[in-house]
Amino acid sequence: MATTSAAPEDRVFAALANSTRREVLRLLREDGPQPVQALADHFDMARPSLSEHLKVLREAGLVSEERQGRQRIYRLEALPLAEVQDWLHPYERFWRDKFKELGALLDRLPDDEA
Amino acid sequence: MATTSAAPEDRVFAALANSTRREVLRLLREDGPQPVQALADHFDMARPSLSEHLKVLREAGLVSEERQGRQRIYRLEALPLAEVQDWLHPYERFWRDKFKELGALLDRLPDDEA
DNA sequence: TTGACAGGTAGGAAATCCCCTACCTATCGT
DNA sequence: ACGATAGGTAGGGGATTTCCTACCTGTCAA
Repeated sequence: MATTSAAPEDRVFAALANSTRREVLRLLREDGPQPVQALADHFDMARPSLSEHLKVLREAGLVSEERQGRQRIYRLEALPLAEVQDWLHPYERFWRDKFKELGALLDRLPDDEA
Repeated sequence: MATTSAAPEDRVFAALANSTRREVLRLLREDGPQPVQALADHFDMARPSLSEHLKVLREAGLVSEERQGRQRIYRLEALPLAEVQDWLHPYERFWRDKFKELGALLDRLPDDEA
């Protein structure tokens, strides 16, 4: 046990911490639900390794699988990402303030811009 | 080297993958800029361990430090979180669709709700 | 039924992460 | 100058991650 513990939020952030897994999410988003092999084609990695990444994504609730014959169709499940956005929200005013500062800075020295 | 590689996006997601680090961000957001010891008081962890977390956050651009006498005041730098939100954005319609489905489902069986 | 295909699980190696204690530097107060 | 305080770095240990190869199960096609 170790997979059993960890808050769901924790599992989502951990799942997103790997670029292969983020790329899988992008592929499912852009190309729609697809079997493992179609995903695996995009990676220079043994298929079982990708299987493990899919397991991490499944346990984070970020993908679901549907068996279809001998294939398993993976599908994006974006709901947990809404939680990430919720987590992000209270920080938003901080980066907006920063953008405003940067904008004001640019306004004060508009001399040699292209 | 290893810190040198890794795309900045990668470093931000990796930094967020740890709950202690997310808590540090929350403390800086809610309580404002503060020295290391003030942060350390919230954790049941040796101070050097927290120092390492702060280093990870610094290298992800999520905090900055300002030396003030013998203290170092850490401050939230939220700009990299804007990139996370940008990353999140193309997924938004997926979870919104899902919310709609769930709403419709609830509408279709409104019988025994409190 | 038998072989090929899709994909998961087992087990292990190397790298990384997360925590520790020990130690170092820099600044402040006396 | 000296001790105390703030906080970083060094080095190490155990847990976890990320990859691999080998192997297993389930399904389809001949």
